[in-house]
Amino acid sequence: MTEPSVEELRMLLAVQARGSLTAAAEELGVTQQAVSQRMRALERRLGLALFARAARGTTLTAHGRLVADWAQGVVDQLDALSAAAASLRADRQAQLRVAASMTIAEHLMPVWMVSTGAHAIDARVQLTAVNSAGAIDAVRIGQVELGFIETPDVPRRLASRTIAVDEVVIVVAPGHPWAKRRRLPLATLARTPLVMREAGSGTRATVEAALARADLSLAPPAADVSTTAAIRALVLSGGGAAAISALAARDDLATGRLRRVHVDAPPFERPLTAIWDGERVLAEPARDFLAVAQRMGLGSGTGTAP
Amino acid sequence: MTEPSVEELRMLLAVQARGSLTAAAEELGVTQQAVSQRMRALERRLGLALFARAARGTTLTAHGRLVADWAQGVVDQLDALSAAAASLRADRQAQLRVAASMTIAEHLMPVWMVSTGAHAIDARVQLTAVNSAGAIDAVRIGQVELGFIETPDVPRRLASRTIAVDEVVIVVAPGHPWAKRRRLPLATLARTPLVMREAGSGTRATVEAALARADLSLAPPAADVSTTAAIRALVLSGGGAAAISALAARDDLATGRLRRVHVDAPPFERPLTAIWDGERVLAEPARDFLAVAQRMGLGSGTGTAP
DNA sequence: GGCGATCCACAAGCAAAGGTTGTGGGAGGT
DNA sequence: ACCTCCCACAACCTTTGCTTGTGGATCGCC
Repeated sequence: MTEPSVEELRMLLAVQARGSLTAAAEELGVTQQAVSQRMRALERRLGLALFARAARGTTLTAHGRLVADWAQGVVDQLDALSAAAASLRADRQAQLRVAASMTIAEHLMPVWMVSTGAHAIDARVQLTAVNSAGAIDAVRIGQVELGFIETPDVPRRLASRTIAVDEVVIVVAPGHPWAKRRRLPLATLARTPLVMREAGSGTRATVEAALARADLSLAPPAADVSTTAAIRALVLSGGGAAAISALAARDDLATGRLRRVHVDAPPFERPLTAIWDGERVLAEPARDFLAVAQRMGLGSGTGTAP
Repeated sequence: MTEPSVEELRMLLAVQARGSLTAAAEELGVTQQAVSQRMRALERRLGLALFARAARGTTLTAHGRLVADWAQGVVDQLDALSAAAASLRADRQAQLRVAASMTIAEHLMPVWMVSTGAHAIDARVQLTAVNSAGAIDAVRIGQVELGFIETPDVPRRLASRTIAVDEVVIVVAPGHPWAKRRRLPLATLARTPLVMREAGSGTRATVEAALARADLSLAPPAADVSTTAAIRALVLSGGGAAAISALAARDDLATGRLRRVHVDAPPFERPLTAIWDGERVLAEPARDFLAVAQRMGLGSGTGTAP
């Protein structure tokens, strides 16, 4: 059975919003017949009666409303991808250039971009994904107006504001022995090789700093990997425990693919900080964007607002 | 500019996982040329260089990895939709029939379905979405083996187990005056008409019960609406404040479309409870499914584990 | 340095999915 | 009973995406 396409999901949502196939067709800029055809095909594919068709219009059945709500999640994700990808594209003269560390670019920028789009901040944002050091440099040389870093050391000469506090969490596959433990001693963690991102990424530094505060040092990592997908694959295939950003783990924890291990120690926290050139006045688009970032922080999920 | 299709995103993920266009093509059951063509089209559409093509294979650029991680979110959502929709389809003799209240069916079943799929519980689940009373009846008459309800009254004769605690939250649009307030007095809430789901849905009962404990009663609702989309539309268009499940609000809070208002009172909580016929022994698939539900609870996001 | 293997890209042909125009039928409101 | 609005059926057509066939580049190995 083939899966529903995003166009079909968008059509479904349009029908729900407008209350008839004809109105939905108008909204989407196609003919009524096209909508009728496609929605019928969607029902056939899913094997569900989604629509209650009547002379006054078409409403959704209970099943239809369920599917529509799930569809909303899909299109929201896709819209976030589109918005974020657009901000990565450099072929357009942007009114605001931003350099963000990987974690922030990956997990927060999509949300921020959708938000700026929705609230019509009059700025086209151009995003560059770098590491924290790169973001600092980019701000220093004036290549970007705004930077976002995930290391605690706030460089001199640059103005900064902490946006949120990220947490590095320990995750394992559901079958892993640690998955059942309520609290893992810090010493046990210290002597266990972990899967984590490459050295530069700040994740390791955060864990090492936390261990150092308890006079412990970190075992050599089990693996240095450079992509979230690789970490996921490793951990899921029984590759042991991984230390990753709570932001990166969030979806996998929500869907049960990964389990969080609570370590018997203070949280491994690190600030997410916005930086800019303190000797210049921040332009309008930058100020607006900073406000959005500050307001939304990590979103509702994990972590702690400042 | 047209948006990327899910097929393209799946292809991108396959290339990332396998390390070459050729290998990805094999995995997807198409020719290498098809992948090459489509990925080139994807790059053109997004205006980004996603791939580093070499004689040894193709890896993703930094941009490519970012887009791939975002793409993972999209396909995960779509897979959840597919799995949940499959469980709604009744045309297949299911080994486990479940009746769930709307909130649970809408927000938790997709996650649970994906999880049972992944962990290969050998049960095809057939889901019926009803209200809490309907779920109780369905279990009583033996129409389903397992029910999930969101009301505190645990009926006699039925065995039950609390899966998680859901919370009803008050949300407003970002521009609403309440959005800025740190704590809203309960009395203010009580005399403000709220947007909420229709009477049967349990949401109103939960709020009313909480107010009753403070000797307050609820103002007549501003509107009774039956779909999440309608609530969202109302609130966003300045329609005031809404009372909805934290599960339903979660994504909108995360993306900043809605803002939560913290009420100066204990949380409006209600248990999410699994029920089954206490006089029968629970069959294997039902026990397994119950274990999944119990283990995952609300996922990582909102609410409190039992 | 030549040779084979591997991987990716270009080009032409083809099948299918999706959209359009044209038309018919049913249910409400007047 | 009529008009209006909305949805479905049918034939045609355009576009999209896949296939087969082929060429060119890079790496590893003798």
